[in-house]
Amino acid sequence: MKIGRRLIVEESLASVQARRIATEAGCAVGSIYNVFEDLDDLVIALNTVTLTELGQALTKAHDDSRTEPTAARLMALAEAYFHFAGNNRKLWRAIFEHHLPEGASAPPEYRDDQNKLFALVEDCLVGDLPDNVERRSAARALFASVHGIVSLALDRKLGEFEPEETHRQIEFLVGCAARGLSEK
Amino acid sequence: MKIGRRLIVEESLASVQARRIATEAGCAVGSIYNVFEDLDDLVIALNTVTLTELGQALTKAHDDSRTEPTAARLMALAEAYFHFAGNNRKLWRAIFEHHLPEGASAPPEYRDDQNKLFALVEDCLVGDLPDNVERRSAARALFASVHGIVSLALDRKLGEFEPEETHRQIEFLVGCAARGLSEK
DNA sequence: AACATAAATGAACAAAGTTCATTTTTTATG
DNA sequence: CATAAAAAATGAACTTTGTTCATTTATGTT
Repeated sequence: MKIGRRLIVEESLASVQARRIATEAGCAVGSIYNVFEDLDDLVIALNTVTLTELGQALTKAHDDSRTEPTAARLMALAEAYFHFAGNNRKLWRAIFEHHLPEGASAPPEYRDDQNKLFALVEDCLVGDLPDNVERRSAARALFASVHGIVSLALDRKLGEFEPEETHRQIEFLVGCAARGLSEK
Repeated sequence: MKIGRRLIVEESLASVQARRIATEAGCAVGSIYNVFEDLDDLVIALNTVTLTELGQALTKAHDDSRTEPTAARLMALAEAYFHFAGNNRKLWRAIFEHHLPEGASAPPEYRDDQNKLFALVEDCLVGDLPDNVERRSAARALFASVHGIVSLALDRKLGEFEPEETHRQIEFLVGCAARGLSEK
């Protein structure tokens, strides 16, 4: 039984339904429940793959920019995030569209992947924010900010989605932040 | 038939189900479909109320800060947003948890409410960014950034939710942005 | 009162998640 | 290889939820 993300890519998270996944995988509905606790569990497994890929993309941007100044590095990460989201829209959307029921929380593996992303931003800030606590906080703030811009843009909550416009917004934000940072 | 947001407030968007709404409103299931196209339509109606309330809270912050410098005004708006989200968690979450199916788009009334929020931020930037296009873009970027921070924080995607920490992140971001803005 | 129109109703259907007794396949043992 | 035990796969059946619509009830008009 091989579970793929085709249904998310070609349709959306809403298409990840027990019977369709089963057909797709060439097995019976019940088999899914032998492997996964429930559909939430399966969706998390699929999203973990995407999260890992996102991590790889950001890691590349992080590594490739290692000799550049902070502002450029932050911009490289933000751009990489935006491009990944834009090129893998449905997959990326699935990550944030999926909500665990009330009490439940994601497995450690999933959280680790998340924290790796933050760590990349943190690393770019080592020179500017020597204090660990402060750096940790700032990195998360920056990550969340860029995420917010990309997220609302792709959801078309900021108007029609225009990559150029979103790019400008990211540049504006990261630019301001970098400038604000250097004169702290 | 009176549809309220009690189910969202006390439980979550997931509890907005045809039969429960009907019981709540003291009517038959079918009656809901005489008033609303479908449940999406009903959810949008409920979210519009919340969006209006959010608009009122931000408008107050905007008006109360009218004599202050840009940085303080942006901070006042961001704080108001954070407080509203924190004090109306389920209602606020419902706004962003709800996704229309593929092609569908929200009614004009809903979009107007959204645009009113952006307009408040834009207004704070009139002095610093005289260019209309640039100002429009920057306002949306800032709004989305603060939204991103609040959103991931309340979703506990940045670690455990600690209001103090989120507050610091907002201060960091808006502080950087304001500083970066003034020396443009 | 008689009729027409509008509103409300809830049984019935469809779609989707989940369960689990049964069947099939695999592995282990003599 | 035969046989039994264990593991994996199966899909019919059940549950829950959105939605429809023929029927009933309420309201307004002449």
